[in-house]
Amino acid sequence: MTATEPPRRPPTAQEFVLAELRRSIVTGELRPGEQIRQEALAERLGTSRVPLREALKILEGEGQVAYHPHRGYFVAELSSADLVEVYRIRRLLEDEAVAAALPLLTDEDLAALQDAVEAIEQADAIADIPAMTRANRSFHFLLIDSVGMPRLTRLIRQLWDATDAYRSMYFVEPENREQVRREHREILAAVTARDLPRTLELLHAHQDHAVERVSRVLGH
Amino acid sequence: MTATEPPRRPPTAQEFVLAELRRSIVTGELRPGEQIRQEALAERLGTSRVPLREALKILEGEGQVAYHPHRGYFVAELSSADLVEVYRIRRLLEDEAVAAALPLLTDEDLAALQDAVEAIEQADAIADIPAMTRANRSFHFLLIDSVGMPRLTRLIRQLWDATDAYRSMYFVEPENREQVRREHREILAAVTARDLPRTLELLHAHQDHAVERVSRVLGH
DNA sequence: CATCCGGATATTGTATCCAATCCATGCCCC
DNA sequence: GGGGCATGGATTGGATACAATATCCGGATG
Repeated sequence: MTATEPPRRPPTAQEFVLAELRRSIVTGELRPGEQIRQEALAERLGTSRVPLREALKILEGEGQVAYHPHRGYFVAELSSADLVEVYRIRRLLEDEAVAAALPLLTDEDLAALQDAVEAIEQADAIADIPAMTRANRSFHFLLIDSVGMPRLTRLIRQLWDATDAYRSMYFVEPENREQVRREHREILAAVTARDLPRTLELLHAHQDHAVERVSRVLGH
Repeated sequence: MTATEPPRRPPTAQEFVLAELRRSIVTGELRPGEQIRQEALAERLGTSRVPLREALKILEGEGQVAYHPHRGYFVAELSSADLVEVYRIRRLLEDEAVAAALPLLTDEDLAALQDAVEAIEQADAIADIPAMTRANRSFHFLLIDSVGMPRLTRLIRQLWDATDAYRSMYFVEPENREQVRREHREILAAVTARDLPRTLELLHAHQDHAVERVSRVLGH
């Protein structure tokens, strides 16, 4: 779980809108570079523009959307250079997080990781891209959540969000899913053995492959 | 300068409000933990609540304020553990940025750093805390801006923002200002010599001292 | 033929009003 | 006297109406 306490309260309109926006961006329903038409989108979501705008402001603060005053909000777009930068920063932060987390993982954590790997394989089997994206995230965040550094986790999450749309794109191809699936099994083995150097080595290869694949997507 | 192009257009109300909020948080005018009363604050700023709320949403996305639905916004508060975490992440990111930037610094950059150091000393001389805070930031960001990694710079800026209020507090004491002033001179010398190990060593010491001082402030 | 200048139109930005929720106070009941 | 509950006031959340700004297009002008 990602440090969100379960709100027993009915969600506010703006919470709903924010979740919906995130989903739309991740799935590529709202495409990178696309302008967000407030009135049309608000109507489609069944609210007024006010909650929509406030949700957009959060995403602006997180860098998920670009804002041009008096012109509007645009889904953030990644250049190749941006992509390389995102992964470079991710490596810095995730290495630290994993190194700190590895000795702290409990048996329950390992079991949860095992479950996540199986979820990935199931999603792969039925070619359910969104489920695959979710399970993939879930695996990697389980790995680092236990370190108890909420800000670090938050930053890493922001970086993931920035590339999720592209990740969804390459999950479409079965051979990419197959590779991701295999790599997670290997990472899990290294983690279970508490072998930090090996874990990092595998994670780095995992990331490098992701950069390659996304680069291909970016180059059409 | 932190990559903000000069907007030739009259600022919108919400841009003004956002800048004002940031300033108030940095200077401690709005104190950590304090609830932000929207109506009163909006009136004081001469706008309606709408631009204020949108500005608050950005700060929420950046983690500068905490939001509790139906209860309000509160200026973010740092525990000792948070403080240590922030500096730990900063070190990761800034080391990378400085290492990448050091070989790229131009003579103009070095001159600008020189100017920043002098601005720090002037601010110290007349005990102008906000100016000192600004000059301090300016020095450190000049050091990393030239690396041309906008996302990295952005993340580092967020981390700085999180602790600016506390930094302002310890700048009140002359001996702290004196130490900061001296350390910047030393860092500048190492940077000018393009001596990366020495630069990092000095920066680490600089950060460690900051953690110590802020910890004292936190412990009242 | 290219360029510059309005003005119409679409879209965003802000103010105001009302509804929903929370919190404190005081009452009643146990 | 203490704890639960209703009620009033304060505060936030959301909808609507209006103002400000940008964009697009047609026409005048060099």
